[in-house]
Amino acid sequence: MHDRLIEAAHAVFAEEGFRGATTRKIAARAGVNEVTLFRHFASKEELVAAAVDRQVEASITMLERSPLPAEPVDVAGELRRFLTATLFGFMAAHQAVRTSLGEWGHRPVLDDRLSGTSRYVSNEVERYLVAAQERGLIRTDVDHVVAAQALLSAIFAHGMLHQMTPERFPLRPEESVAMYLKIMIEGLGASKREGDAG
Amino acid sequence: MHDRLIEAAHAVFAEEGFRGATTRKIAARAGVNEVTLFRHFASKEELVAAAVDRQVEASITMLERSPLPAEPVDVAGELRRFLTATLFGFMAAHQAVRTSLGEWGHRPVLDDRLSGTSRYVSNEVERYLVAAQERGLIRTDVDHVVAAQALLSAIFAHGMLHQMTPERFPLRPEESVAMYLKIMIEGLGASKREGDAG
DNA sequence: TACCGAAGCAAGTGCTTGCTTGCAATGACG
DNA sequence: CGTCATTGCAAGCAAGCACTTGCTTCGGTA
Repeated sequence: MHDRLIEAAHAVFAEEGFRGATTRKIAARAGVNEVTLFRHFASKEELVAAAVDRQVEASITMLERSPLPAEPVDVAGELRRFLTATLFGFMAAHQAVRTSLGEWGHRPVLDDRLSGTSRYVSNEVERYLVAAQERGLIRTDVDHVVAAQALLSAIFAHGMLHQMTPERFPLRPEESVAMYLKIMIEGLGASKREGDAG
Repeated sequence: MHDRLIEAAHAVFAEEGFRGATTRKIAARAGVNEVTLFRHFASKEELVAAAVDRQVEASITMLERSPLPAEPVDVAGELRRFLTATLFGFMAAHQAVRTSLGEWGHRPVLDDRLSGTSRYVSNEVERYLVAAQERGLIRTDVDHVVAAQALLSAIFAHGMLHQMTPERFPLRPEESVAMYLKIMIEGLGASKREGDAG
């Protein structure tokens, strides 16, 4: 029951936001009487907070299964695997992510929880880029925070927008990640590069 | 009065979303009696739609002042100017953008209007990149839609997130744009590149 | 002065919201 | 069999919501 309510709360919150996630809708989705909801959670806010917590934990657990290595070796390959997993996570939760962004700042209790996944991902990528710079695998005259931001922006935007404007995302997710990485590792410039056709 | 209401509606909608933007709040923000609101607009939805329209028109007008040229010459410089203007626009409207994303799909009447600005920006960059490819200024083995997406993702994410997690955005906006462009035009890779220190 | 459109004000309608209360039904466990 | 915790159900409460109605007030124009 507890779990059914949390899952229902997460689903409805993702679709409709905090205000739109009425206790009646959540109870109905859980197949439970509305009163039962209040017997398990003191308030709607407490229930939604629990739902967000559960979701963040789940997605971080998921990401930890394809982690970035402590010592970078194959930068392109390792980033590709990690960012692909991240993208799939984002795409699965795109509605929840968009809703959360729209609600960020409204309910301070939720703000910290909501940013949990993105904090984890950013930290991982930043740490990895620093290690790659120390090993001389990537250029050192670009701040690692900015570089991480550039990489993750593409994943983030793709995950959030692919359903809203599919025509802007012609490739499959894995292909997209590969292309974003190609752009950001090799660069878009055509001039003075070996192995170019043009 | 009409204008005051539209401005108030936009402000409240950006802060609180459609559900949160109550007619009482909008009227109060406009310094007007609630009844007056309904004398000017048949419904709350009509008012918010008008407010969104006005906002989209304004931001496109703004962007048209620093357009991407029809014929690319200095790709880095021209993109930098355009994307900087775009970023400032995004940053100014970051709350409205986040709210709109969260609400996208809820009120079909608003969906098309809401995506107006991003549609304009994407089209511009895609057109420009095609022209740059035709002129041999950038590599041709990367799809222009994907490349445009990569470039705009950084701007988009920066504009949306800079206030939520400022520690991830250590540079000033213009500097950030320059760095994102440096990464995406030159690449992050350290190997086999002339002019590198490392 | 007479008039008219735009605005304010007070009140209210019907609906939804989060949350509560009281009581009956169920089922597991001693 | 008795007990006790869990759930359902019916009803309701106070507050907030979009929107309406009826009437007054006021400034500009004829």
